[in-house]
Amino acid sequence: MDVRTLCLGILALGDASGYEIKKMVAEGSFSFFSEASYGSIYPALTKLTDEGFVTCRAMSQNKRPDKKVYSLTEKGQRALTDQLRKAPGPDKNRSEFLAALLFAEAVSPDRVSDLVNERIEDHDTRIRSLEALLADDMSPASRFVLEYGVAMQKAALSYLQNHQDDLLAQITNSGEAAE
Amino acid sequence: MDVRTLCLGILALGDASGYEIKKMVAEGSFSFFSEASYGSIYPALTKLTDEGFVTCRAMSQNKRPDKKVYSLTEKGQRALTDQLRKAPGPDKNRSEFLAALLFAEAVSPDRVSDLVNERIEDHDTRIRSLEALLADDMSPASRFVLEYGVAMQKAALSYLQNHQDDLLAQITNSGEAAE
DNA sequence: TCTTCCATGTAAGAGGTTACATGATTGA
DNA sequence: TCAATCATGTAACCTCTTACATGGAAGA
Repeated sequence: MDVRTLCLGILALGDASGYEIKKMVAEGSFSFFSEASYGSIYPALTKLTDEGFVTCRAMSQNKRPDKKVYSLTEKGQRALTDQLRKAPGPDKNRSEFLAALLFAEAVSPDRVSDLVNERIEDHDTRIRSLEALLADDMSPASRFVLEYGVAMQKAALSYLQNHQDDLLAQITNSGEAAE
Repeated sequence: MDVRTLCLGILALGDASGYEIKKMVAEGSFSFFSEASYGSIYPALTKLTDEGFVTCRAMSQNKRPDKKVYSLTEKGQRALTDQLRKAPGPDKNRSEFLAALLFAEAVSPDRVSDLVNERIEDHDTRIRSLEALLADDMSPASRFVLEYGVAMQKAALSYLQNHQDDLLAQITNSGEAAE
């Protein structure tokens, strides 16, 4: 999903500024399945405005810099609906951790144990921060997505906890057997 | 993880040609946590050769085009080990499905049910294809990673199965309440 | 006083993908 | 006969990130 569509979709949930969109993808329910930087969001919003998919109004604020609040137009809604009619592309799960595990086995097997332990810590932290985002006033889909995220983190955590001893024992064995 | 490091790591598991590397990331155990196209793999291998991280020998084959088989050099191994010493970056889970769910709620709630059902089918298919890759002669880490993938797919599947009714009921309700 | 938050934007560059070009062989 | 598999490579293009520029207000 490109940044254009991401902006369109977020604006379908409510008006927002570029800064707010960035915060949503960096910290909100969006954070664990999407990403975008200012350097892509601001230009995307400008272009979407030029093309008539969104409108922009300036809001001067008390003791704060001015904001540009964007709203979806009807044309923008149609474009988004068209996008959603298509089947979503497959998930892209890029994991340096899993790659590192595979490679470490070949080149520095001692590292494997550390990698797994650090990863278990990570999951603990992430589960807590996702659960902290759960609020009473969320939309059903937001809650569903967040809880999906929590479920995934917990599944990964428990897989690692239940299989790490096995993995380490096997790596140690095959290491010794090869000598 | 950039394509350079990916190539270095795969070559640490054994010699391979560019074509074989591509197949591994597209179909093998790597497929669900990494990706790369020929257009990035071939130039990366050329550059790695120029820089002395890998060596290349041409292999003529019977009734098949020639192959260029790459091997990791000592320098390449050191570079890879250095990379692995660093903590792996966080996973990047980009999901058009989850985004579509959130956006569909706002703009075309009828689509939500279809999205979830199609997704459940997808998981079924993917679980079977991952399990088909499990073989007896895999290295411990390869097996661990593949089974991790299966565990994740199963967790996602069962989350969707257990919560879809809930989600649909809530969306229908809030839709009616708003009218 | 220093850092963080608010807020918007640009330019350069990194890092990829897609489409093309080529061509023999094998299986349906 | 037609598609798929094996096999390597290039060039154009696209998208996004990083780093920079600016500056006031609030909190520690």
